[in-house]
Amino acid sequence: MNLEWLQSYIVIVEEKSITKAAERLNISQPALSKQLKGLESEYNILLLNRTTKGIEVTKAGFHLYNQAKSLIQQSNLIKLELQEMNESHKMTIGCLPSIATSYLPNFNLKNHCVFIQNYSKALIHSLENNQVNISLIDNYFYDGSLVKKDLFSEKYVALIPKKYNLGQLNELSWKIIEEYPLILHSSPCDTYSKIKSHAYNNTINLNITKYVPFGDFLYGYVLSGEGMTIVPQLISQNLRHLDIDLIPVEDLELTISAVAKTNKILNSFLDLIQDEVIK
Amino acid sequence: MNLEWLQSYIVIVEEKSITKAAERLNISQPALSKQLKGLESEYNILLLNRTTKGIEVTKAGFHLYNQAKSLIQQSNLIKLELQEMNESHKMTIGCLPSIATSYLPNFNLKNHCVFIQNYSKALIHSLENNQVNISLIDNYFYDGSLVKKDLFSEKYVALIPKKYNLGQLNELSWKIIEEYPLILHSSPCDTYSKIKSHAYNNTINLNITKYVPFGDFLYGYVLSGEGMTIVPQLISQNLRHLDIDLIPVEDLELTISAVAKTNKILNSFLDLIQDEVIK
DNA sequence: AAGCTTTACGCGATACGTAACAATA
DNA sequence: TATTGTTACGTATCGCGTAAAGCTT
Repeated sequence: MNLEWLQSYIVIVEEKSITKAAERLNISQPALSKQLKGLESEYNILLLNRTTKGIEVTKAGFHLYNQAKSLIQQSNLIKLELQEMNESHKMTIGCLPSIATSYLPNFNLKNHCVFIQNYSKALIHSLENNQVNISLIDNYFYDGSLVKKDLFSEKYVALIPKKYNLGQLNELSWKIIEEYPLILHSSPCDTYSKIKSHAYNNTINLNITKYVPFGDFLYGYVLSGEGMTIVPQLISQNLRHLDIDLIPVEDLELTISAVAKTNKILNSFLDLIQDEVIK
Repeated sequence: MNLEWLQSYIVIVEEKSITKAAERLNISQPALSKQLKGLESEYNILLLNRTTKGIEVTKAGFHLYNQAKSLIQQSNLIKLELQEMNESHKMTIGCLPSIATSYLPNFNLKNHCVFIQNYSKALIHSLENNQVNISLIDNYFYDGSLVKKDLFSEKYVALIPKKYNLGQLNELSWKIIEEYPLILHSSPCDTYSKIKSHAYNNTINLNITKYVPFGDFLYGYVLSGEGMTIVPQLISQNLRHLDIDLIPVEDLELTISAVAKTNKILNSFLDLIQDEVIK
């Protein structure tokens, strides 16, 4: 039995589609289909009824889904516990891509693992599933069930084609943003959720012209002048060389917090980034 | 993660030897060594200290051993539960090799799985581990913690080289057995345990000249005249064509019992062999 | 035709077994 | 020298991705 197959199966059930699950898992759809077949022949029972518009979970399939989640969680816990027994006290840190590339490199974490996910809710989920010891999330998505310590706050920055001639502004108001085409990552995505929510709460009428999936080159669309986009400041730091204007956005902040299951784990992470700041 | 590797790891720890574990698992010793290396690199921690006279479990290794047992058990349980959800109510039946070849073929069990192990204690263990729903064991090894139903009893039969000229006897007394060389399977083995125990309790001095591992051709040694051996009557039925004498042994009986965790499972097995007797 | 899954097939990685090697008592 | 574990290497199987082919709506 292969635990990766069970993990894949869980994703299939949650996405209600083999195709979508394959995308999320970054494997081809036929490969995933065969994993599923493998599970069904392993257990000698039909798990999912395939329809032309996705899949339908059978009774046995639902049972396996629940049991598999528990099994995977237990397996992840074993791994984490063994890591903790390692003399290096290695931790697995879950974080957003931007944190991994722009913030974590400030610290010496070579004895630890970094686990990247695209949005905060997934990071909290990974913590609950014992896939990671600690997660660095956008405080906005914190739900109170874990211990937390805020690390830093920052503004969002708009990436704007030069041709819009907004480069001289110190801050971009939502009034102006309303007037230009806006390109966002497609959901689920922290920035997407926060912008949508902010617009809704302040009756701002956004002119969203394009949704770009993760991994696509969002900035390319901005460079080509198709519209502006909004990203956390941390990300914009690496984009200074691009021929676009970077302007902070009014009234929209981001606080990155470390969350964990216990204060002990949280503190050992805080010690880590306290002690090991490079400069 | 591969659950088979964890299962192998459990066997290594229990056998305290990679070589012995490889024999029990029927894979080559280097292959098992590599599985172990795979686990250690998966968890990035040393599990076993290798010495020239076996292995020595580290702290982390002991922790993994306990956790792995629980994980494997949970995984087996999932499999059994899914089997039960199958419309055929497929069961997995654990039994001794002799039962699988001589008794079970009397019933139509094609919708069920048969899981063969070499001795009753292992079968009870598999039941506790959820590897099987029901086990057919030698009643002698029943420890009272499971529900049980006796199925049949039989005598043991000695396989004797013709040259000993004992073919005319109706029953072989232990007095006579003492006088001849005896060949047994090496421990662990039900027959071995029972004969040793019977000899000890009745102050019989056996002249055991050879131990043959499972899988070796015990009967070959008898045919060549090196000594006699003793097997359950069920096994001896398939040996009538051999040029040896088959004589029942005095004072030694065997009762095969079905054991299960619950009466429900036990009864569904009993129904099965009630209904489906071929003749 | 569009959207989903399955089948076919070639390729690379993985895992096995055999054989040779190393280490220790 | 016997016992135990490791390394090396050839081979077979497994699992992936690409491409093409069913199925329903």
